[in-house]
Amino acid sequence: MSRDEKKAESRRRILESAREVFFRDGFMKANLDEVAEKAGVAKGTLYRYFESKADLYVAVLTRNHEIFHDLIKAASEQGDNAVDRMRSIARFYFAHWLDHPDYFQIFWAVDNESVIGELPRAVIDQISSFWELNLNVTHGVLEDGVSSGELVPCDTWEVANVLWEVANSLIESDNTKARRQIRRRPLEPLYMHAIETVMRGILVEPTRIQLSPAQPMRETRAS
Amino acid sequence: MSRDEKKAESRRRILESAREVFFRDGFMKANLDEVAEKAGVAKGTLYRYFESKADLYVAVLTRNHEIFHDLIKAASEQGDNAVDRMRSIARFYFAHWLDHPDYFQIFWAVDNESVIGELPRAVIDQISSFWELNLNVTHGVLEDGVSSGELVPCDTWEVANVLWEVANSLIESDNTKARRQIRRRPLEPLYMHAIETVMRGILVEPTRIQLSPAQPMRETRAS
Amino acid sequence: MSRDEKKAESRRRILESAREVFFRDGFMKANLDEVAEKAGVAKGTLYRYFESKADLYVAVLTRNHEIFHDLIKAASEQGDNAVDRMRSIARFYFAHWLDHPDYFQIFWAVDNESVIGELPRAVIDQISSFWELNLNVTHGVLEDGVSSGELVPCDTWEVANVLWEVANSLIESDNTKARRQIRRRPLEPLYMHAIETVMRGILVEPTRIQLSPAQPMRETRAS
Amino acid sequence: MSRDEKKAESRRRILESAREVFFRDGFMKANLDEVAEKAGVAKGTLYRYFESKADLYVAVLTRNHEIFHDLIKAASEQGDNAVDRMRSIARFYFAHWLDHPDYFQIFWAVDNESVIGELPRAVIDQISSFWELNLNVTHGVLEDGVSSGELVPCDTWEVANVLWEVANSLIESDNTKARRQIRRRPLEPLYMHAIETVMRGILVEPTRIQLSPAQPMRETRAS
DNA sequence: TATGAATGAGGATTCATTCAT
DNA sequence: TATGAATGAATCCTCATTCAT
Repeated sequence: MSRDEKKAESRRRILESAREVFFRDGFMKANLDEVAEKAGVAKGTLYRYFESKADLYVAVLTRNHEIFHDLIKAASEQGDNAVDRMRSIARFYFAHWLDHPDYFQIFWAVDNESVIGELPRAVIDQISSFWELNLNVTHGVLEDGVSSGELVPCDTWEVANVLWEVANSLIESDNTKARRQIRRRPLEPLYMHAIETVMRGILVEPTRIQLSPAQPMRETRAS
Repeated sequence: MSRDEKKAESRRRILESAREVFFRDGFMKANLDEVAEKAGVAKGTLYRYFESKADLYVAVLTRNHEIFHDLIKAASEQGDNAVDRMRSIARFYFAHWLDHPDYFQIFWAVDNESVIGELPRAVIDQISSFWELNLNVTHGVLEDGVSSGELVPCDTWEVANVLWEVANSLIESDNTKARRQIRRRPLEPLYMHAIETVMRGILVEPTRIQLSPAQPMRETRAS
Repeated sequence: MSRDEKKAESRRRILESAREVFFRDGFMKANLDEVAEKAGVAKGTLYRYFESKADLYVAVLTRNHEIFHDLIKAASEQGDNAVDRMRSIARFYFAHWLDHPDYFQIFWAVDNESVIGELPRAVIDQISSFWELNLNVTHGVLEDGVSSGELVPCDTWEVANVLWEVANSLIESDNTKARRQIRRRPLEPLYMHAIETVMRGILVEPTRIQLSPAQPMRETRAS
Repeated sequence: MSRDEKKAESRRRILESAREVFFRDGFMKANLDEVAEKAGVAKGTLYRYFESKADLYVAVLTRNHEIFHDLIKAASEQGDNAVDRMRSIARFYFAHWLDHPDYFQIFWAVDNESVIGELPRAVIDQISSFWELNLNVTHGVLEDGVSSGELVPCDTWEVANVLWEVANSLIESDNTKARRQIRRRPLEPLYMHAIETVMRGILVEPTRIQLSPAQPMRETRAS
């Protein structure tokens, strides 16, 4: 392996273990000793690749956002009408969460962590620009739907926001309850029906979407 | 002032300053030195009232939850039909947030903080029971609406969940953006329209609710 | 109950609970909150009776020493010759330990605790004077034995010291092992034979004392 | 100096200063700030070498026990008969105490300190195993003496215990008195005669050992 | 470039003692 | 006289960051 390859490999392994640890413990509680150990490098080496704990955190976040964006973009193009394209986005998003729950964990964490105040302005802007990119995708789908007469004229930015917030907060909430071992409703139907409900609210012909009937409270317990 | 009054006063002031500090810094970063100083008591005094940092945190959370619940309950009874009662809840909730934004901050914080893992089981159960109480109120309104034929038959627990998640996540998200000084859309219309959109999605006669037309992007900057 | 009686009662109860706590935890670790609680008085009340933690500790020690001395003195007078009188002392001492192990604990503790450096000179002198009083009793018995020709001429002060040290260290050592749950030999025969062995060493006619033969190692486990 | 040498040097210096401080103040009162300062390292450095205050304490104890055992073992092999070999052990033990009084201090301290309850079981077992090793040496000498007909048949384990306790408690007691500046008898003759007295008590021909006559009370004052 | 030993500021918690009621 | 709330110094331990090797 060449020197450059070795360096890239080290960087990759550091990011990988940082993701694990930040995911599990959050920014404040995460311990760089453990990150270094998991990555198989010395603690000092971390500082050759990242300027500080915050910098490393941001790098992890950035990588996640990039992965997300590409995925969402692709999903948004599958389907012949707004409702189907939105379902596609929702399904991909959900599937990705199932595969990589920790990506999401960190993804949200940044909103709540108290580090924020200490991150450089540029970093914050970068993070929020990622959010906006994703929002743009959803917005585009809605806008197309309104243009084609499938959706009622409405504030598509607002609805895009609502859809994002619903999706994220349902998953996040389920996540939290699982971690805390609190009883909770099965996530997948809850999540998909939430999207359907909102979409039904802006359809010109709401009857196109049949909402599911009341279900008995099938609870789920954390594994 | 009698001794007992002084004691109650001390406790109140400690809770008050703890709320401020936990709100601003989160559990991990919050510094008990500062809490004591703001409360005008000695550091050791904190430990006469609360067994530990975590215990103090829980006390703050509990107080907030109690306040919330009473408010929501009252609001849910104002209005003649499900849509109006839901609007009432939403409005009260929003108004309360305007008055006491820090209450909400902490309210949500518990979902993300890494303390959770270290809190005793009983405390976690207590906190989630508060959430369930609030959810029950919303669920009751929806159930009434379905019974009266105003709403389509649907899984009212799911919809109640969705409404809660939407409301909370919009406010929380706005909050976060404000703190980070990220440009954002005006919260109030976004928030109310989100509720309307979801309600419209389960109305037997969707046309009863007119969604707002597209708005130019009036941005807001954090004060 | 008169006011004076009440005061005496309080003092007694404080000393009692202090003894328990100091016994169990040692001076440094002992907690005056617990002492007050066990005594059924307020923490501040302790300071009406004793000037400081150290002062209270000394009061407990003093009371124990007094009790010991009276006992030893009486025991030393039972028996017709030096060997029997010494056996009597040893037996009483041992019996008293069985009844009041915590008295002994504190009794010895003062030799090892790190408080010493902080106790006032007068207090230290007082404590050591108690030891000397006890030593005097033993010495008196030996001196009588030498005078009567029962014991060989020897340095009776030295032998008295040795006897005391043997007795105390065997009991203390057993005590420690019990607390630590370390296997140990049965104390009583070990203790009595030790006294016999030393006495045999200064007898004019050593054959008067038959030493016990080797015993199988009957171990004892802490209860 | 290489990095490894420096590391060893740091460890050595920490142990050294820890010994001093633990000796002087006991476990509870000992202050790690001072240990670090005396060792010329930062406070945090202590924790690179030892996991906790207790761990450091145990390390000091362990090192002392090792040193003792090797010494005692060697001494027990010098001499042609049981009495002489026992004198050899006693003399070496005493000499070592003169050279390294603080080793002994800590050596005994562990029996009285209240830390014990908090030390892990394995550590306690290790510490007591050291005691047993030393006891074995003494026992071996006595057993040889009985076999050769030099000593009367007796419970050699008991006598070994007594000899150890006598030796230790005399030294410890002298130590304590010195620290407290209490007048005391010269230790060396007291100590050696105590051993002689006990040995005389188990000799087949007691007259082989002449006990010293009464001495005027030559007192010693702490330096 | 990588290492890992050293750093030292920072923070939670304890508890003997004081003093206003 | 008794109380018990308040105090705040004391201290163990953590961990992000630095820098000599």
